[in-house]
Amino acid sequence: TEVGMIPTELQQLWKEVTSAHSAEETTGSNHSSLDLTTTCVSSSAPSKTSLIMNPHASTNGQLSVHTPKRESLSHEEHPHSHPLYGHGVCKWPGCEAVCEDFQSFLKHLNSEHALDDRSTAQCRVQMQVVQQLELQLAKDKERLQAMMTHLHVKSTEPKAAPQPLNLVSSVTLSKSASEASPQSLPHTPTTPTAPITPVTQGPSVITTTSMHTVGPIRRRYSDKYNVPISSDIAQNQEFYKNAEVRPPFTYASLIRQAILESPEKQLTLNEIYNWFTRMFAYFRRNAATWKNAVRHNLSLHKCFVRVENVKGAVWTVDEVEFQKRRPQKISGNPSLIKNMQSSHAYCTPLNAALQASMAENSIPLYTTASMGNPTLGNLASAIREELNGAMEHTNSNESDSSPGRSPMQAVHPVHVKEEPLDPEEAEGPLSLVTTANHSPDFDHDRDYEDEPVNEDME
DNA sequence: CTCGAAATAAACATTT
DNA sequence: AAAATGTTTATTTCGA
Repeated sequence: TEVGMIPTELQQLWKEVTSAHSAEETTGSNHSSLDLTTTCVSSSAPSKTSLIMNPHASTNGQLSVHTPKRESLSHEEHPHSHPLYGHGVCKWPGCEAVCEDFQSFLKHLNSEHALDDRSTAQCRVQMQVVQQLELQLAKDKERLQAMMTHLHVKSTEPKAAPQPLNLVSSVTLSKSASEASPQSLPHTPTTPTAPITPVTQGPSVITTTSMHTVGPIRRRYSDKYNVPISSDIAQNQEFYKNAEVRPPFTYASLIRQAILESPEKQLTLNEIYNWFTRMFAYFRRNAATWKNAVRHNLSLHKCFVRVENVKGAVWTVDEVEFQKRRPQKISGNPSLIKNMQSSHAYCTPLNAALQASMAENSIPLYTTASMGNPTLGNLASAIREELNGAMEHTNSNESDSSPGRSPMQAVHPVHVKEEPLDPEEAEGPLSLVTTANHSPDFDHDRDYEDEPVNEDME
């Protein structure tokens, strides 16, 4: 199997990464996505990112923010500032193992995150996470620029720009960024650069979804290109919430999740719609399409039961029925797991598989973020387990079908009260800031109506 | 290549 | 009457 060759492949990746780096530094090239990363990460520093409000320069994310040079050349010189180590814990995505001192951290790093299939996969995932974020950031910056232009703000006004910029970037990247490409740069394997992934030109990966056919396109979770990623559950939530990436779940799974997350385990059609738009940026477009799909799924699958209610009807889930059809189809997600081991997409689907399996098991896919993060540790380990399991018996059909497992209700009384909202408002990027800042106090149901797809050509 | 699952479309029925 | 909800059927795509 190709799994075996991963390590080699990884090294190759490093190679590409490094070379890309040098290339960029010498040519001062632009569209290098790395630029962005670096930039945002360091933007918090007082130094300064002269945000050029140049109408031309914007289109592609290459904000001319340039940090003069990459000083801090490596953690080697600063033994205690390893990018993957901070606040006494391992910053490896999804890890968070506690390491009292740097030594134990190194030990941990070498034992837990050695060059193996899993680490490789996680690494790729991280790369893609960064890419996605970069794209998102680029978009938002453009948007900001347009806003400022519109409001006649002087381009070079360092004041106005930095503010929102930092806000956004810090919020967005806070997690992944710090894990991915910390201040120290070069030869840090983690620093992603050029598209190392299957796809060739950088944005392409993302482009697939955000550029052309925005909104629901005929591609399912198996999609090898716009697969999302992130090895951290909490991170996923934010990720899907803000990136127009199709979630790796079927409509049925999503609907079920929406319903199960509700306090009463039941939702009206409209509430389901709202959940979709609230949780996934991807479903803020082409509403007619996916809503139709939702309705279609509701009445097609026996697992969804309509219950007449005083005021209309609500939908509920028949777990038995749901689990029933799981076996043949995704018992342990054979398909996804398969992917993971077969194609170059390797790690991405893996993550998808992980999530899918978790989702199908009632594990609140997204709770950590909305509720502090008490269970983060557990989840992290859970993830690792899942990962290991998936990797090992890549097919054992032990279908853990333990239906009612982990009640987990109380996630957050999604109290959805039909509140008329302004379609205009609430656009992706903004919600990003919002959701991140104003905690669990959920934004009521935003009604991201499908504004005629335009947003593309960016 | 065939087959089934899932996505997407769309016609049509029913309820609000 | 219009919009929202539900049902169904058909077609397409993709992975097994």
